[in-house]
Amino acid sequence: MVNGEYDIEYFKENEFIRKKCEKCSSYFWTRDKDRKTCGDAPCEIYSFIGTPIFKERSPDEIRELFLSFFEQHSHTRLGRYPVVARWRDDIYLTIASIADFQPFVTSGKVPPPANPLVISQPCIRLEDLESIGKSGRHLTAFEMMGHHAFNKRGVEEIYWKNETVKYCDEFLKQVGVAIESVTYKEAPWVGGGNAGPCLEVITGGLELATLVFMDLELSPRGDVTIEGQQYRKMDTYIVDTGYGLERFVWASKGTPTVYDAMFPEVISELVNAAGIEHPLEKHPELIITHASLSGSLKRGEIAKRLSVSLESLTNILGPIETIYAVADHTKCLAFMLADGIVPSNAKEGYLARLILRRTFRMLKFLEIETPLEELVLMQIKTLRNSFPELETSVDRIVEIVSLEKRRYDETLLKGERIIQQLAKEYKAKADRKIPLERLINLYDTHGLPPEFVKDVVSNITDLKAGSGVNVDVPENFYTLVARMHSEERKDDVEPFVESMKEKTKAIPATIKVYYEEPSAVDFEATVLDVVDDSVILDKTLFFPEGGGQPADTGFLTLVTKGESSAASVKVVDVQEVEGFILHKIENGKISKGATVSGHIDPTRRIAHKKHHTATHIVVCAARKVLGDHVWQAGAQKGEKRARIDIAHFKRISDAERKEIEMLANKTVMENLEISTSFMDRNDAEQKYGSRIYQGGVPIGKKIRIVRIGEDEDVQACAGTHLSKTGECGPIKILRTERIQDGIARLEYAAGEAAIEAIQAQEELIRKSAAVLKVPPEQLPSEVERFFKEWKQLQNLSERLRKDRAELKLPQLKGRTRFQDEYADLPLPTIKATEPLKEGIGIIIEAIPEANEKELKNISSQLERDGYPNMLIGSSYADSKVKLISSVPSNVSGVINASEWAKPVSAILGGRSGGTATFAQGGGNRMDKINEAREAGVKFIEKRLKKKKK
RNA sequence: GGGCUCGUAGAUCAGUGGAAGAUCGUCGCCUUUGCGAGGCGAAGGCCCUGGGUUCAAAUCCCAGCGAGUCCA
Repeated sequence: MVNGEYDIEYFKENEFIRKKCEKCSSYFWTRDKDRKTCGDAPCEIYSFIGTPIFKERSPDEIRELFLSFFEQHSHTRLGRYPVVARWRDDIYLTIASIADFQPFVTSGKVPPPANPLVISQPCIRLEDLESIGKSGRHLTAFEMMGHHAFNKRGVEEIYWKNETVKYCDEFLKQVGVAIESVTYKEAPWVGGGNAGPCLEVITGGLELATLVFMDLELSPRGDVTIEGQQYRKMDTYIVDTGYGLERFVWASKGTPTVYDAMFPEVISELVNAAGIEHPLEKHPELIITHASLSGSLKRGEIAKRLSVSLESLTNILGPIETIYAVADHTKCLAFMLADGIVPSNAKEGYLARLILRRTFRMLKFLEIETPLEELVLMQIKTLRNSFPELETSVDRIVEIVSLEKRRYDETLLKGERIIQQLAKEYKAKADRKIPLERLINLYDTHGLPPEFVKDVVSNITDLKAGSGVNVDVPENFYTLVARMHSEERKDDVEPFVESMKEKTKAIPATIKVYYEEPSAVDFEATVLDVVDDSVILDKTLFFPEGGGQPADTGFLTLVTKGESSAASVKVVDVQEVEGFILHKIENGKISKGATVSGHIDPTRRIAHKKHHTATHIVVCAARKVLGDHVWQAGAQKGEKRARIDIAHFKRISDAERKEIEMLANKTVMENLEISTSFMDRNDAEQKYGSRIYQGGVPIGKKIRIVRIGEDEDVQACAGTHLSKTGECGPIKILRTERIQDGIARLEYAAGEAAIEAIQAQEELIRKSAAVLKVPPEQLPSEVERFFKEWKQLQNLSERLRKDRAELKLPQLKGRTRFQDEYADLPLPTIKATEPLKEGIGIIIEAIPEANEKELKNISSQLERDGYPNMLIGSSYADSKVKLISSVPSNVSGVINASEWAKPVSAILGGRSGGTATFAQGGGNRMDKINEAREAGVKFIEKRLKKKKK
């Protein structure tokens, strides 16, 4: 970091001294001449536990204090953003207040909604999941209060370090912090490709705020080195502050943990439900000492100081720590679910499920029977003053949580069976230990945590005492799992975009005429540049692929003076890169500077328009039918059909599908106005909220807003649309599908394509009905009858074949060969109960039109009666020959069924296999059946002769 | 977005290329005053769908549909 970064005017004016911490060697600023350490944990212990730093205040009071303080200092107050970061494609959750303004505001592409601004942003971080409840200060859901100033060198410079520190100092004073005790610790900040100097604001051992001065960005040519990476100064430099709301509340109450300060009601409820006593009441001095030291020492060391064993300390703390974690998680879930996350096995939904399942596990550990949804509701009640919006989704939250509980129970039940099976398997093995590899596999593929496996295995009672199977769970189990997965990652860079940037520096962005003249199909333009086989024009009607809408196709025709029959080239693809529209052409060349006339395929365009508008209508209908959490997770439009993926926690039922279809068509019939306009991004966000980003987040200050009716549906959308919903024509939902847990897909057709789809479906029914010779309305019952009868006939045919086999037996027994030789065979043993019967010989016969089952049946009965036999069946239907040979075990030493079948199958053009007593084979040479039979006879002849000698 | 696992009787699952199985449940008969339990027997399978490989596929390969799970 560059020297002098922290030489801040305000520090000098107020006689701050820069010192080096005796313990951690980091530099810090203080008013206190005698201070020796930076004041942060672990260099200092929490001094506020039991003795609050300032007057007790509720979360609401702290929040209001902060927001109004900065409002008074000319900041604009902003409402919170959702905890699910829909406007970001790099993170799922809002992890900091600055995340609200990334990437477009921080990069300077979009002006901030206000400047400077102040916000209290609920955030969710899941990185320190393991520490939640244990550390006393970690939370998954917390509020980051921040004031931000976005500066642009030479353009708009609001304020920088000096004012930021001043504001901080003043705010702390106002809250009632003893200002001499505050230290400002220098702590360079790095994150997400940016960096900058940073001050941590600490008092009483607790970090209350972080003041980040973001002015560096990652750059290979940068001249600043931080942690081995090169950074350079940005044109924009940003004040990014984070004041921990919960930290202030905690400091004001002086409770042992931040959880006690934030969730007293929920915790006491949980303590009661678990039937335990809060250890604060049972062991007050122990808890308070532990809490004070928890920021600075490891648990083992604390135990030593308290002169108790680590084990008993852990036993005392274990239950309450779990309760803390549950209290935290319920708040996290309240925000996640209320803001519309649907639990799933992928994306942000997975994070919600992760928290849900952790909480279920913890509740089970605590033996708390209260359903989780009730706890979440309780949490929402405590939050409703500050966040009334949470209450609007309680019904959905209750449904989702109880549904998830059911799913979780099912997974565990299934898991238990798998584990028991596994235990049985390993019981038989030598070392009776389930290897790590299997444990990882169980977790990975079945979601069974190793602790659970251990639990189940040790609870198996039917294993004899002492013969149990061992399960060793390594400490770093989850790290091992994570490592296994991290190797699969891959990086994708877009060198194409970079090179485009270089090439197009000199030319202006393409004018998008398709917005101004939505129904035009012909235009004239000048070729500004040609990149590879793509043409850049000064203006165009060609709509580029985007937002799930495919590109227009058509022609570009060279306009040569005085000539009308000029050459045309096909436009096969259109893409937009950084504001330039690239027309990919085929079969021809166009050179820079030429004038061309363009013509787009109107049928294709109109079909796209219909499907695109239909998409908005369907999403809107789906939201009305299924709930407000419905969020577009992807879309694809085409000429014949379109589809959207939406977040929803259940499969869409037939009834729901019909309702959505009906509602969508009603919207069409109402023939609502569709208006499109470019709006200031911030205005649009303020007016409509982040729901406008259903189809993704566009770049730029102005965004195109598409509205249906009186704000029936409002979306930021760059696609081409109809002007009235009626033009859409009928909308037919073709099918619904659950593409993954938590995401449902709707496929539909609009306009002519819908009619075609309906006709195609009609055709299917008509054809099917014609085959059965029934009217369509009788189709279901008729098909059912046919299927039933078919099953009955199948059974009947099976029985008949068995009967036929019985009948065949005497006939075949009358056609034995080699009786004499057979009788002469020096057979080793024949079962005493079954003496060699008279007239027994070898049977080699072809049975036309006998299938495999039948042959096997006959053959096995002959074998049972002592006849070595070979039967050759054939089927004219698929012109294949099947061969079965069975030999009683007492003669199989002489006549090996498998060897016998081999040459015969070879003649039939196939191969065979089997055992000495039973073999099967076959081929496709039906014409050689007789020859094959002769070969079978010859084989026996040879065998018997050989044996006689 | 990527990985892994699984689709077989009403349920839970065996079956890794040569004849579709077990346990529970269902039904019938026997036993019992009745219930419970027991004994004997039976019914119940497009082995998810469609292609492919093979003489032969529940089994191997490919695609699809459905379910589950882990990671980013």
